[in-house]
Amino acid sequence: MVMVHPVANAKANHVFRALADPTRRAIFENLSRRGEQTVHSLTRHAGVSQPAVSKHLTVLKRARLVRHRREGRETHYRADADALAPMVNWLEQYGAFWRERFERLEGLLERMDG
Amino acid sequence: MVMVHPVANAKANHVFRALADPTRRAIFENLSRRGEQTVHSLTRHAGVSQPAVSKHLTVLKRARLVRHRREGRETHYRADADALAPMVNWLEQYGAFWRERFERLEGLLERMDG
DNA sequence: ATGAACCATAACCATATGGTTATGAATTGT
DNA sequence: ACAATTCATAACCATATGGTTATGGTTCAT
Repeated sequence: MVMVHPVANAKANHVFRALADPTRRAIFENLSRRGEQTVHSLTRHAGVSQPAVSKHLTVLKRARLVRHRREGRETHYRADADALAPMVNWLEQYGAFWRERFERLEGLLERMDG
Repeated sequence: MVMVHPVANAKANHVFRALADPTRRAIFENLSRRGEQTVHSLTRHAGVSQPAVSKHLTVLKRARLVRHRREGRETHYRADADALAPMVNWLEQYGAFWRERFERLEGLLERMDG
């Protein structure tokens, strides 16, 4: 059990900020549900212009929430759920009710596989 | 297992927005760790002015992340971790890696007390 | 070769955001 | 009664944010 000092955690900050915007969250949700997509495809469902989508993707990229892959003239983006870890860790620390539930299960697992 | 349409979830929106700011997150962390506190007490650890703290508390209040109780001239605030549920639910849906971990533990619990 | 498609960036704009100081209302202490 | 404490709100300000249109560089199709 690692104890994290409440001092500004840069990684967590990026993730929290990135997911604060509903349009950005929708883009991430889209990538999570329907898998890898081009900017063009994302734009069609985003409700905002292509440059806006590109900028949102840049923010998600800085938070490591998405990765990209160039293929010819199109860029394919995919969600990287592992980058949610800082947010999950934060909830583990400060979400008391939820933490209890989690730790109860955690302890149970440990007792199981010895 | 409830399926939530990705349409703007107002509750989740408030929670995500409220926790996006590091100062606000620090205030919530403070309340979670040290329990109920007055605005004055919170201000001493916040690094910003008292009015700034009050405004942050208003935002947290709208997200239901804190509750308050007037007692004479001071207002006592406390964290309400249950309000984190929308964020946890969102992670359950879109945090693939984490979801697996969670469901594995969830299933284990069911088999135990089943 | 030329035009269309795809994407990122630049330039710009309106509004939101997070901070400040000033102030006032209510409560407490002297 | 009067001064001090606590808190919220008002007024204000600088900057961040999220959107737009314009543009240019690649890549693909014809």
